[in-house]
Amino acid sequence: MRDLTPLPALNRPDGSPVRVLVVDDERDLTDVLGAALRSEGCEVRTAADGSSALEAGGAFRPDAVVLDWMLPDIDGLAVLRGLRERSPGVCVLFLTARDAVEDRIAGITAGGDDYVTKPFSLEEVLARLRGLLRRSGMTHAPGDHRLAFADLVMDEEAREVSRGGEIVELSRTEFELLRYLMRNPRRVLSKDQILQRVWSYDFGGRAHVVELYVSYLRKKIDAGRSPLIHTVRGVGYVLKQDRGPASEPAPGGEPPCG
Amino acid sequence: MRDLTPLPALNRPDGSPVRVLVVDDERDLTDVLGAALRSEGCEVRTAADGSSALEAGGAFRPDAVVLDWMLPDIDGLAVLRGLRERSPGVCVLFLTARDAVEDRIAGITAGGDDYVTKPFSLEEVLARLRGLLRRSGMTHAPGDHRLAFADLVMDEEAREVSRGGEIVELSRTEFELLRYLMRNPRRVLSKDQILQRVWSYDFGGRAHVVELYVSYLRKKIDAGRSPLIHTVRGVGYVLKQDRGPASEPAPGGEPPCG
DNA sequence: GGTTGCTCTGAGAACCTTCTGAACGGAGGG
DNA sequence: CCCTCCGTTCAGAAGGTTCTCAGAGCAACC
Repeated sequence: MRDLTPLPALNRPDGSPVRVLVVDDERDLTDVLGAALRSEGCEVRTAADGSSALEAGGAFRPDAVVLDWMLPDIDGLAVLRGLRERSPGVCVLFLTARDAVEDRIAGITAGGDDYVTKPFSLEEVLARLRGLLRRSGMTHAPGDHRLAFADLVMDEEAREVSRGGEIVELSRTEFELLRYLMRNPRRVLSKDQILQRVWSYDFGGRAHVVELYVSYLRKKIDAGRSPLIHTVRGVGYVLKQDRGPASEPAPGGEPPCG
Repeated sequence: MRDLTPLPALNRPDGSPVRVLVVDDERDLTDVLGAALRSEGCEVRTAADGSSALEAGGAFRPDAVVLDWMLPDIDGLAVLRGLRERSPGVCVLFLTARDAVEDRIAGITAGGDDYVTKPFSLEEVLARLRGLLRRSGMTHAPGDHRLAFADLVMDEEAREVSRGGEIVELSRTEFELLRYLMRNPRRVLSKDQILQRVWSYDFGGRAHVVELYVSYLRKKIDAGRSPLIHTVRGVGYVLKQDRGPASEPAPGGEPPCG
């Protein structure tokens, strides 16, 4: 039987939860990241500095670590080494400021790890983490980096989207918005929800941007075709097919009765 | 024999009650919310301020918390953290004033929690809570976000309603009214009852609106078909099928493919 | 340095929703 | 049978939501 979460990519194939350690000195950030990961089915521990991260790395034995590069006590590189000693196969996703990037991180991540620059969106972190776990063979079978709904197909790795076989060019934000929609097909998502997932956590703007980007997306994806993105007035937006009863087994949707 | 409550979505699959802690400094509100939740089969505790909420969070061990963001003593965020420390997996539904949304709430809720702005309707709070518990895997098996009565089907997540396979477009209020009816099939609901559940608690209008919305609903759902919404003169409205004795064992209608 | 593309803001129009008031018609009691 | 009450429906005002356009600011790239 399928779980409610249409694509529980952060669980192992056998359903057991992936263990993630989140390390950052900003409490708000670890709170939000932790909650988001838990809602994806992960088991989560948080740590505010390098030494407690290392401690948790030993006791908690995480499968993946989300690690701020700038910690109050220990240098990021040292934390990384310490974690690797304790659990050699662990995936690491770095969080860094935009400017402090290229030089060092690039070298580190060559080994298969990845990084995200602050400020990031939740979707971005989750997507990278999914990618890491997938590549390390922790989670899913190959081919799982493709999302599909009706004749709409998204290749997350290639960042390629097509509708009815025809390639559609999307900007970064459009892509992330669509990915969020495609990960939650047939489920109404409020503008606030979308804003919090797809836009960076420091974005001060209003929900109006979401409307704007939905309109962009519609122009590229729904134009002249049977629409997939629907407005639910006063509530939000849904990705769903136009006709047919609610029970129709839409691809990417869930089977009508298990 | 089935219980009166046709769809005890706020019970666990095994029938044991979900434990909910309601925190608000307005006594009227906790009373009403508490009563509504109990009538849904929950075990309820209430608290009027942050410190007693934290206390209850430890002793009562709730599965979900309905938490006012503005409390007299402790900051909402601090209460949240305290609760999370005591029970990491607890679902939280925030109550907030409409304007106070932006700041922190949105960020917090990105993790999987949810919020409702005051003034809210009871149905809205209950629906969100059901959604939270469902997504956290606390309550039901997948596919439970669908209500059915006769050939009338409602998908709560997609906010889609169909009668006899034909999709019906409903406004927000129409949808909530129908949901309330569908959650209480074959049971007469008074106009006052409906008003208190479906409309916001500060709504000053009269029961005439209910009549109006019932007529809207009939036009969309019953038009030209065997009627499902029936008037009980001097009392209220019922959702029931035209024929068949009252003793027929069809409470809640049957699931489309159960 | 110029070009290009992306992101976001603001304003306006079009649309939908909600609710009020009033007219109409049937049910049921006397 | 008539009268009264209750319920239904219509029409319209008021308000809110969403879509779209145009343009400014910014960054990346040539």
